[in-house]
Amino acid sequence: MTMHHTGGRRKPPTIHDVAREAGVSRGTVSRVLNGGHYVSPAAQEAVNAAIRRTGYVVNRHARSLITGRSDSIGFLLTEPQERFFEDPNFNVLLRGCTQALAAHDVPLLLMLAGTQDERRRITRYITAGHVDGVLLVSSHSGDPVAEELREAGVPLVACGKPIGLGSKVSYVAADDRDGARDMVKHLLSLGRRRIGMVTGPLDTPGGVERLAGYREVLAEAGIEADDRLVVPGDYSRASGDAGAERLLERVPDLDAVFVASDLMAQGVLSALHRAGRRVPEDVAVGGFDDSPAAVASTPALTTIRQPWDRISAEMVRVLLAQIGGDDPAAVILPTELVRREST
Amino acid sequence: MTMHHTGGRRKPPTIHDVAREAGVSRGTVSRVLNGGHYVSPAAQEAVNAAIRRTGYVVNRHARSLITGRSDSIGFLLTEPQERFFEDPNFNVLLRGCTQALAAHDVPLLLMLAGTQDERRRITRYITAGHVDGVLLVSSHSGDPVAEELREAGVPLVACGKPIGLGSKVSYVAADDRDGARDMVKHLLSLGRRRIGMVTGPLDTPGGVERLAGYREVLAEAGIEADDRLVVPGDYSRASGDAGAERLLERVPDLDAVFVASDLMAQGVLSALHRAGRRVPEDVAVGGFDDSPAAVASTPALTTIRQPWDRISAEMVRVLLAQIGGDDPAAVILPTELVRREST
DNA sequence: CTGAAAGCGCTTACAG
DNA sequence: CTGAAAGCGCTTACAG
Repeated sequence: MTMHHTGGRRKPPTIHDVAREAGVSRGTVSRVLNGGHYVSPAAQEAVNAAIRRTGYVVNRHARSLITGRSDSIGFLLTEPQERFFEDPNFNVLLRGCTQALAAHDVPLLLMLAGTQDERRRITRYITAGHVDGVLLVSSHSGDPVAEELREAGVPLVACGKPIGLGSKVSYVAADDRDGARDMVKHLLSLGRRRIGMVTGPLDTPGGVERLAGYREVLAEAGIEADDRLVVPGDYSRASGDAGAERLLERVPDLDAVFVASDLMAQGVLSALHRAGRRVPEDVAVGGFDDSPAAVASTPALTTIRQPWDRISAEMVRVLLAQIGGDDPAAVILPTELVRREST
Repeated sequence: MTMHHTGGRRKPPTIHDVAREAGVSRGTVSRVLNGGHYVSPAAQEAVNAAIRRTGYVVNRHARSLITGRSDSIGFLLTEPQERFFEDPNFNVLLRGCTQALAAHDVPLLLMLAGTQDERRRITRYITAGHVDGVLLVSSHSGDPVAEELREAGVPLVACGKPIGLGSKVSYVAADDRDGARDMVKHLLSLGRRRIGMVTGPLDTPGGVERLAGYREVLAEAGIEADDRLVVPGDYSRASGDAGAERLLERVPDLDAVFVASDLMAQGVLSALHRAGRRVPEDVAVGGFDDSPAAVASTPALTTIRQPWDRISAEMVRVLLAQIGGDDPAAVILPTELVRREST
C-alpha cells in the first residue's frame, strides 16, 4: 500500500496534482475545497474523486497565508498552573473544548503562561495572528492578559467572569451564587444552624459569588452573620484542612461546613477526622464542583455539580460565533445539588 | 500606546516593513531571523532595531509554507480518553511536555482520537505534515496509530513502550518492573507473605511489567506462585474495588495487596474498609504512581513514584532530536518507593 | 461555471 | 556580506 521507505517523508500531493488528475484548473479545485459554490456537478465529482485517489489534504499553511486566518484556536492558561492541573475540573474543561473544536475540524493549541515573561511572549504570539481566537482560563481574573487581548481585537472567551472587564469580554460561567445558595439551603433544611464556610480565593469571581450566596441564604433565614464562621481558602486541599482547623478552634460547636471546592472539602474531612468529629453526624460537609474527589472521599461528598461539559461546549460555540463576527456574549449555566453521604 | 480601535485587528508588520525600516533587503532581514549567518554586525543591529520598533513577529504560515516544517508538535492521545483525563499523571505529563516545548518556542497541538473515525482523520492530518512530530500517549499499545505514523516517517515518541514495535519507535518509560520489584520486596520486608496483586491492563507494557516484577520477587523469595492471588484491573478505581472483593473471597487471610495504580488502590482501600479489614494492620496496601490520589487516600498510600517530570522532559528531548535527524531511542527512567501509612 | 493570473509573507540558492 | 528573484501551495477577484 505504501510505496515510500521507512523514515522517508514523501511530499504530499498538492492542489496542482488534484487539478491535473481531475482535468480541471487549480481554481476549480480550490472552489470545491471551499464549499463547492460556482462549480458544476461534473467538475465537483471529478475533483472529489481525484482528491480521494491522491489522498490530498489541504496545506493549511498556504491557506492561512492568504486567508489571514490560522484555523486554529488557543487554549490559554494563565497564572498558577499547578492549581489548575491539580483540579479535575480542568481536565473536563480541556477535554470538552478539544472535542468540541475537533468537531469543527479546528486544532487546539495548548498555551501555558505562568510567568510574566511567558505571558508577554504568548500575548505577542497570539496578537501576531497565530490563532483565530482564545479560550482563556485564568484563576485570578484581574488578569492583564484578558485586557490586552481584548484591546488587540482578538476574539476571546473566558471561563468564569473576568473581574473588571464587565461584559466587554465574552465568558461562560456556572451560576456560582445560586449553587452556593442551594447548598446552604440544603444544610439549613437538615436542621444545621452553625454553618461555617471555607471560601475560595476572594479575588476570583467564583470565590466571591459562592461566599455571597452563603451569606444571602443565612440572612434570609434570619441567622445572624458571624465572621468567625468564615475562613479563606485557595482551592487547595491543604487550605481546606487548615481552614477546618481554624473553624474548629473558633467555633467548636459548629454543625456544618460549606466548602467552596471538593478538593478543599477533602482537606476539611481530614481535619474533622483528626478532631474526632463524625461526618455527617456531628458536622455536615458540603463541597462544590462534583469533581472525582467528591466520590473518592470518605464519606462521599454532597456537592454542587458544575456543568463542565456544557461550559466547554458553550465556550467553543461563543468563540466561534465571535470569530464569525458576532458581538461578545455572557452565558450563565445552572448548577445542580448532588446529595451523597457527607450531609 | 495602541493606536488601533477596539475590535480592529490591524495587519501585523511584515518582513518587508522591517526591511524598509532598517534600510536593507528582505533577504537580509530573513537571514537575521534565521541565525544571523552571513550578516554584517551593522546590518544585524539595524534589523534588530527595526524589529523592535515595528513589533514584528514572523508569520509562521509563510515560513512553514516554504520550509515544509510546521514548527509545532502534536500531543496525541488515543484510546479511551476518560481514563487518561481521570488520571492525574496525565496532567503532569501534559504540563511537562507543554512547558518543555515552550522553552523551545514550539507550540503544542492537543489531539484527541478516541474513536476509529477520529483516529483516521488525525492520522491524515498528521501525515499531511501539519506537525513536525508527535508525542504519543496511548493506553493499549497495540495501537495501530503508532505503526501508521512510523511507517509514514513521522517523528514519534511514545510514552511507555509500544507493544510490538520493539525499538523501531522511540519511547520513554519508567522502569515498571523494577518499581514493582521494589514494592513487593518492601512488603516482604514487612513480614507479609500472602501478597495479592491487582494488575493493570495486561495488553499494556506497564500492566505486564508490573505483574512480572511482582512474580519475580515472590519467586526469588521462594514463595510459591498462587494464581488466586492475582486479579486483573484496568487502572480504574472501580476495578480496584472489585478486584479487592474477589481477592478477599478467594484468599480471606491475605495480608498485603500490591495494586498497579494508586487510583485502583483507592478502590482497594474502600473494599477493604467495607470488609472490616484495617490497613495496614490486617492488610498492607501498596500502590503505584505516587499520584495525588496517594496522598488523598485514608490512609495515605505507600506507592512507587514515577518520574513524570523527567519523562515528559525526555520525551520532548528525544522527539526534537529525532526531528533533527537522530535515530529513534528508548529511555528508561528509575522509579522510587515512597513510604506512607498504608504499609 | 471556469481558467489565467496575481499575490499572501517568507526563505533560499544565485550572482555579485 | 548582500540584493534580486524565484517559488512554497493556496485563494480570490477578474474576465470570460
